[in-house]
Amino acid sequence: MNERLAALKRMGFKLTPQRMAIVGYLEGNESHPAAGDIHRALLPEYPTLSLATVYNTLETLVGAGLLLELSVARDRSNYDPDVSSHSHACCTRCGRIFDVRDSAQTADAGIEGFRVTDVRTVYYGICGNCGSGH
Amino acid sequence: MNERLAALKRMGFKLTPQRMAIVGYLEGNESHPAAGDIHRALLPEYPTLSLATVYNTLETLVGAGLLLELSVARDRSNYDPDVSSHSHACCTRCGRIFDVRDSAQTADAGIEGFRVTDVRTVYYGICGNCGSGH
DNA sequence: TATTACTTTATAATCGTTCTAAATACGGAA
DNA sequence: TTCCGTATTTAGAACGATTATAAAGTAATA
Repeated sequence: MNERLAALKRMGFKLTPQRMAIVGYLEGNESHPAAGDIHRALLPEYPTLSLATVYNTLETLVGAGLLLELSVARDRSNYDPDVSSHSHACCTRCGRIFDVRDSAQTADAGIEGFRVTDVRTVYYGICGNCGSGH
Repeated sequence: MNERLAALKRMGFKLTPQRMAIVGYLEGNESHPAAGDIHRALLPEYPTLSLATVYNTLETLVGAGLLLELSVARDRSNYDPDVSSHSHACCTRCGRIFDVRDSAQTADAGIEGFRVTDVRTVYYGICGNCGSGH
């Protein structure tokens, strides 16, 4: 069984078909989908899958530390099944999000009393696809 | 006259009372307000100020390079009149956003063909106020 | 002061996300 | 197996931030 599903089960969550489908869709997915993308992708095979279920499952996975929620786009959350430490690059023209493997970051904001739990860096710019051609 | 207003005028924008009020509110403001905060703050003095005008003005200022739009919170944009290079720390408990003066970042995402225009780093964690006494 | 293009306004529309209450079904126990 | 309790799913409504619309208003120039 999938490692993420095993972890969910271990934590006492029920393995419903919807959860298995969503986890399966995320597994190895490097497209950084938003909730709507996941729902749209699974709807053909699961016609009654509710958007609320997608949101619930994503929240469960994030809470379990099995999924990252990204605040990269202005208007929606994107999700990344790769929970290892890395950054992201976002094309401001097409909106695509790329993984960036960079060196570890300082975990100190230099603010008195502020305890850092997570550091997120985003490189905004124009991707190769959008930039070529002028 | 305020430097930001002068810049707006220089670019051919009209100096309306609404724009002057919004720019005035932002001047030196380190609270990183959202559009609704700005609207709420100015409403007593400008009872007919429309939320749409706030959004329009913020868009104008961002486009003119006189204001930064932050994607720090999950559900809204926050604005920072300090357009110099710096980062932000966000308390995941109270939502407050702090300025972080850190060293310059690499402007290279290491992705073939990706031209970086902006690098944004956010430190998430618990601020001194929320963490004391946990 | 007259003109005109730019702005503002109120309101509706849109979109992502969250909430609700009822129906459903997983998974342990009998 | 079947039963049961409870976690989960569902459809739809509700919500909040943002954007679009179209009419009314006004800054800036001549």
